[in-house]
Amino acid sequence: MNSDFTLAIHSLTYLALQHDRMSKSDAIAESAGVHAVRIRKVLSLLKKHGIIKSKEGTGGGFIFAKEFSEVSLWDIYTLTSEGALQPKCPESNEACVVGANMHKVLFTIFLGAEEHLGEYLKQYTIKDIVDLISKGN
Amino acid sequence: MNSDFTLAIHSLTYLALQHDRMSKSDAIAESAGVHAVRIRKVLSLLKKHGIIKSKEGTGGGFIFAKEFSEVSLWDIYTLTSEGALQPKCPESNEACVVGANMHKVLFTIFLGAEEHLGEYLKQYTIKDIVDLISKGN
DNA sequence: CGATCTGTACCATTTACGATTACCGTGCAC
DNA sequence: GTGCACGGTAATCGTAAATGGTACAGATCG
Repeated sequence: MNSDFTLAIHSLTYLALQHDRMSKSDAIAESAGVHAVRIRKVLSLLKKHGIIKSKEGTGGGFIFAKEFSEVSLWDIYTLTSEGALQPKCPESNEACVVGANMHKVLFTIFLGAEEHLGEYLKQYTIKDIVDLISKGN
Repeated sequence: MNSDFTLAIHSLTYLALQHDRMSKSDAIAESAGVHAVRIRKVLSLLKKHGIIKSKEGTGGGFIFAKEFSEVSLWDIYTLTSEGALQPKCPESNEACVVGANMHKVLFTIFLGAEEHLGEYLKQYTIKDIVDLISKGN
């Protein structure tokens, strides 16, 4: 799976622990071990969906816009990685019974799989992650 | 997800429909739209785990070694793609509370997710796939 | 032996990902 | 206003992973 998901979770957890002030992309980037531009890209997406707010200029940065317990891992997954479960099929031979229908069959099955995964990921919110991090587990 | 999974399912379905004779990697490759060598690589893995048999030389090829209903998609997933769900984390900053613990937390959560996915994929066997393909859905 | 297959090692090519740079627009301080 | 400190975004480049493809050894059969 894409690491955008990881970065988003990481950033949100960071913001949650700094909930009373703005955090700069530089600081988050240093914590996550990636370049600040990537953090801005990912967080820009989260901002578009109202999960966080941002402010430009001196004293600016990112800050949470919701309750931590309102944002689930599934929310983040759909924003950053939807469809990632879907296996890539090379274009198979339409002249063959197997080739002609395989794609459709697998697509349907994995649509169900992603839905199933959703039910699992909905159990976890950013608040849960923060608690786990704080406990050191 | 890895396309090895797709190729394995495709090949097995092909073999299932040709259950009374050996199939050459060339024929399967043509159906799947990939190079024959890749088919051999993937099928060589399935052979090692006793799902199919192979035979070299004239008149050789691949053939199913089990009942179609005994092989589930989860079996194939574990062979070809185990761990694929696990999101890649860049090495984050150990000096930061978030960075130091994020990996462990996410790892645990996704271990659960893969287990959850397993329960879903176990529902489907190669026989089911064959049936769906035959119905054209 | 010679034809036909799988089994693999190996290299070439393509693709995906991420790092990095560069530059713009915005907001604050003075 | 000017200058600095931010996020927003596009463009470029390097690199690793996925895939395509070649070559050849080993097995099997007639």
